[in-house]
Amino acid sequence: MGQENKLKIRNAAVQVISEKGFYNTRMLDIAEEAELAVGTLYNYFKSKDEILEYIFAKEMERRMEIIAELKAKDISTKKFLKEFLDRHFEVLIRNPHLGRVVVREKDFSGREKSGNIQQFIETLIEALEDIFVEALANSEIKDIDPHLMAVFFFGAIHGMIEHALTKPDIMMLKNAPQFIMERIEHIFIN
Amino acid sequence: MGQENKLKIRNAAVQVISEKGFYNTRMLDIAEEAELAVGTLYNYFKSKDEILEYIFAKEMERRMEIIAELKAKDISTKKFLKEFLDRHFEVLIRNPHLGRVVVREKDFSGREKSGNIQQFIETLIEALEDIFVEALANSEIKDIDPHLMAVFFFGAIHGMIEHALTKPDIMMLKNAPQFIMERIEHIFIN
Amino acid sequence: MGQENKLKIRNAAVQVISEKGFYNTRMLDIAEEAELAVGTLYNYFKSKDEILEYIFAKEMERRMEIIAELKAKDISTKKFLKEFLDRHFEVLIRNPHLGRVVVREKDFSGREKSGNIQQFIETLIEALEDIFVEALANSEIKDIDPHLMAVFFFGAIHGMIEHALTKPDIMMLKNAPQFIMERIEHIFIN
Amino acid sequence: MGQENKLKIRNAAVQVISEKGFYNTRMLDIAEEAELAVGTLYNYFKSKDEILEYIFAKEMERRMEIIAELKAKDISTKKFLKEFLDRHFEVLIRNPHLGRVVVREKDFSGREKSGNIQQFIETLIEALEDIFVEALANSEIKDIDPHLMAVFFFGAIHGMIEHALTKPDIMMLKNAPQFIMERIEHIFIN
DNA sequence: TATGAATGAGCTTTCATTCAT
DNA sequence: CATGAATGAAAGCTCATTCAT
Repeated sequence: MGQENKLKIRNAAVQVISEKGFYNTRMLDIAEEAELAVGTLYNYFKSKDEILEYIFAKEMERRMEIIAELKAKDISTKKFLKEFLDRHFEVLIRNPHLGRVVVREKDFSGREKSGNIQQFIETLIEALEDIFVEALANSEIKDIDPHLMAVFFFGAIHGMIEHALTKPDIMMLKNAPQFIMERIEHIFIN
Repeated sequence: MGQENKLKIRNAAVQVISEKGFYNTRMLDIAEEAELAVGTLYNYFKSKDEILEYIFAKEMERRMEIIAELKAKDISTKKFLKEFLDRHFEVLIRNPHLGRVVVREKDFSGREKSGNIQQFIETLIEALEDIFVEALANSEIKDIDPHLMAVFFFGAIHGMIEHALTKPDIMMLKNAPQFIMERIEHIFIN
Repeated sequence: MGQENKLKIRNAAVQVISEKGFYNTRMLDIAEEAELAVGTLYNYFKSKDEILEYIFAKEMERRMEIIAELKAKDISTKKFLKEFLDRHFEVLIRNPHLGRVVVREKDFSGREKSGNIQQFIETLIEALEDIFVEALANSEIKDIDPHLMAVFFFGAIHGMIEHALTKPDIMMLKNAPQFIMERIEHIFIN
Repeated sequence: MGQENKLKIRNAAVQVISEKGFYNTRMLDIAEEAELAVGTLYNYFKSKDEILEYIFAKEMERRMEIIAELKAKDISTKKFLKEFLDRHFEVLIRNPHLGRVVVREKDFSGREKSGNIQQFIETLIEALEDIFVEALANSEIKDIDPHLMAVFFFGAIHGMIEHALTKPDIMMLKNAPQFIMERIEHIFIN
């Protein structure tokens, strides 16, 4: 089944890009890491850019699934946020390479097509904002601009991830969700 | 005076890199923006990488100056942070191109030499941490891990800057320091 | 029957090569046009070059058949030429794609193996020359160098075909044999 | 002066392309023949295609100059044609490589931009046609379709050139203009 | 010091060909 | 025989850097 190779390429790309950065990674590097020929990469992706796009698209998909899943649970906003943060960080602790790629290569501006990548950040921030808006409507949190709040917390989250993965400091990564939740709690009324 | 050209090159680089990203910017692009010949760039910088290094070094220097200046004033931690945030954002509002470069290209990993750039972030976080440590010693703030706190706020600050500059949303940029200060205040005892 | 596929491939190749040129045609293009898999092409042809060789070989064979047939008829040189021109053009009017390939790709110089293709032109010119030589022996035509004559008329014929197919100008293609015959008649004594 | 290199590249390209054909010629081949680096080629031409375009454009320009010059002389059509043929062939005898490129690569169909090359043929045929039209108006020649006539002679001319250069047969090349003129004369009234 | 043409290593991408199924 | 995924050599092109002027 061809999807097996697509997965191998994705994983190899994540590995190599996390180490050398997107622009210092050659298609040959990815191919060697994936134990495939260069040509094979092009049977699954139209271009080098598309590989990065795919990585982000996949991660966005996963996050949206988590969010949909949690929404279905109909839990409190506070619990919602805690769950999401836990799962978000859990993924990164298990795959720090992926984390590094996601936080570092998000500014990719390869010409005009970087749709998925810019959108990855946008969408997550909007999802966070939606949660705050709803919480605000339910008077669960203090009256603070939900958009600013979302951007603020998203920045803090990614900043902590990046910092922890750059050292690397697995301890900080473990403590981060708890720490962030405590900060968030300050905006909750009860 | 030769330093005039060095400044022109730096400004041109900031301008172009903020628009196209470091790796999509050619030396020729910078030269044209600076209205100089390509060869002239090499009279002031040893390499393309070094130009980016210089931009970050210069910004780091400026921030350290602000910090030194504020430390000399011997003001309260709260006031200190407010002043620093105000000045940090003021620079970026006046020069959004510079802001974009600083927040986007910080992950530059050109082989081994990215000393200055990684350090820019590190140093600022450490400076922030120092402030929290001192404030903690003076019982000005609640008992929270100062390192985590510094990373958290630094991430939030840069996240807001990046978001505001990407849209671009000058309004958010103006409101950000006030908003961040309010968040910080929640952790202050008095 | 396997020859059916060989025919399908030939026709597909003629179609695609006439549109994109030999070097801009990929094996995949031919395969898709033939509604076959790429691998299948290699069951009938050793290489891409060989497909072009085959097209030319087939056309040469057809022309030689026509010539043999006409020779058997034992008609006058003038009639011979007229018949040959009529049949030659008739094929091309019915299959302009084939015509385009034959007149355009004749200069194929893929390294050393282009035997058949160079020979296609050579052989036709020689055939034409033979006719003139014979006519000269029979004092049917004026005393003009038969080789120059053959090259001259062959060039004129192919030039008209190419021009008519490039536009395309089916009217010119129809008038061409008659026009060429009238020019040829000038060299006949009677 | 940079134009010197442009000339060196053109000549090298003519040399190599005439030997290997356009598609079998690599930029490196041209560079080596020109004793320049590959990169230098791109300082003078945007692409490989553009080099071929330039070769044709230059030749067209030369032919148009010859035509303009002869028109200024106000000579008879017969003399006009003779002069033009003589000069056209003279160029090719002096530079057979150029001749081979011009007659062989004229069908270049590199995507959509082959403007100059298609036009080279078109323009020359039209120029020839104009001469016949004028001669017809002056009753210098018999009443024959000038367009068909132009295409016919152009094909014959190029066919002879190609044949003579392919062998190569310098004798045929020398005799060709005289031979062609005699054919043309048969259509002249006096 | 300023210039910009020359350089060539290095990159992405293509595609004819192979071969296991 | 048919298939089409895998292969990797090969090509066009870019661009940081050099250096003669």
